[in-house]
Amino acid sequence: MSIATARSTETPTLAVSTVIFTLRPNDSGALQLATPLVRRIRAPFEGQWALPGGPLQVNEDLATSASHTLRDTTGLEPRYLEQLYAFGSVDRAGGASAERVVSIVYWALVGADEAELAIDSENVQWFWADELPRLAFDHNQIVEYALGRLRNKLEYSRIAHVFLSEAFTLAQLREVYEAVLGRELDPGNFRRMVESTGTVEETGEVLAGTRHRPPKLYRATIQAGETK
Amino acid sequence: MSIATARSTETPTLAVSTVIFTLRPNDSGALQLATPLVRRIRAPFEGQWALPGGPLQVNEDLATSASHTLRDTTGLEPRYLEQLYAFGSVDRAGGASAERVVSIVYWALVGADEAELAIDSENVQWFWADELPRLAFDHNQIVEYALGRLRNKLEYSRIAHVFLSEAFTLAQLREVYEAVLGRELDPGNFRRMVESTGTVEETGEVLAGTRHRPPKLYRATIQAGETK
DNA sequence: ACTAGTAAGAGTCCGAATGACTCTAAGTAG
DNA sequence: CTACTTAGAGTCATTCGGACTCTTACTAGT
Repeated sequence: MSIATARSTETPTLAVSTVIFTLRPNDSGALQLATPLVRRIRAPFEGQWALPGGPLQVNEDLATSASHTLRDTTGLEPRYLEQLYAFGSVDRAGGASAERVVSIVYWALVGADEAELAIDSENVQWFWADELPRLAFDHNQIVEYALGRLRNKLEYSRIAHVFLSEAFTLAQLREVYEAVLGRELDPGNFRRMVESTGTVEETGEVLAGTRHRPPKLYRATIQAGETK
Repeated sequence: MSIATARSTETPTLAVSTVIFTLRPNDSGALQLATPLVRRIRAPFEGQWALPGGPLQVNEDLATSASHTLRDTTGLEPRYLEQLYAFGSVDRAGGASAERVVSIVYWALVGADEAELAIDSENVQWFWADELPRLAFDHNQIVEYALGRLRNKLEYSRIAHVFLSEAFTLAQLREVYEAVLGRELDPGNFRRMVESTGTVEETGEVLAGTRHRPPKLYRATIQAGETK
């Protein structure tokens, strides 16, 4: 029983885009979530900021296509990449002539160190995740959705360390949690939680150069791979 | 612009399919998860069982397209529908000539009563979710993934009642949990959990016809809507 | 009509997890 | 040498969930 006969089967454009988060210190020195956006160079929404992305490439997995496009447009190579959602509503605010676009959106995390290396040009810029301008399409909602997933994932999975470098102190790891969750955490309870879950192990080193008791350095224990 | 003619390789077919679960009593009378499958009538995987689905229709939201196709192929109109994942790997086991397909997969729940009304023909049949045959594409893995999501969602969200009719006893609700989670639950603790979360309210009626103390009937309190 | 059996429904006990808090140790800046 | 700061260990109270007991309200069978 072929139902689709009467209907038009015009194939919609398939795009893959990515919400990327990193943590960088703001003016007051506290860590804050930042995300890179690219300026659109063609209609619709020409000139407005949008999530980095592009059309799905042939012979590329969805995830591969996401990271591929990401590298081309922003220079970033995220350590963590996970599919977020597929958006494909027809009533986008692109006007009557807007072509149908189905976007498969990923979300990614990059370390602050890698974020420094990325392109920061006229058409690619970093924004604070909670102070975004009005974005193209429904990208504002998509970023909000991704933020929720990040906060949620932080609590049951252990991904905070991807924001940090190889070795870190528990205070630094706690700063990451505080920045993402948006609230302060008790240092003692945080230590207890981290140590009980066995997600980090001591490197044996301590961090020198502080003006107080030197804290131990930790590294993340090897975790299972990602994507899907 | 019609892309399909010029560069058909760059525009993969976009399909929307759905994993549907319901609960029905098995031979020993216990509730068990069942899912409807349709037999493929064309290559690739002709003759094999697969998830119900079809090409994305123009001018239809993804979710609308999912429930639309579902009604056409199986006669089911699920009470709960949520996007699961977008699958689009290129190395499907379809042979060298397999066309590129990107599937946006939803998962849905239907009540046992509605499931009865659905088509159950030569080419549409119900299977126990844990005893599936070898399915087309990577649909076996997709069902497994959906099962995990269902179990997970049951614990933090309150969706168990969509399997039941309007009024139900706590024992019936507990049976749903037990069937989905695959383990027995303590009746007392289950009652405490349900009553503390305020997801149900008494109807004032009791269920007659039991051969013991008649249990109270409950209904689900109004919850927030779904999809996305 | 009485007894045995069954499940509803209320309640107790205990251990694990978590938030709030205190206290000591180990370093640096002056 | 002193004052200050944070690391890191530890305490206390509350909450939550699993395992369990006990009573109550009904039906089936003699």
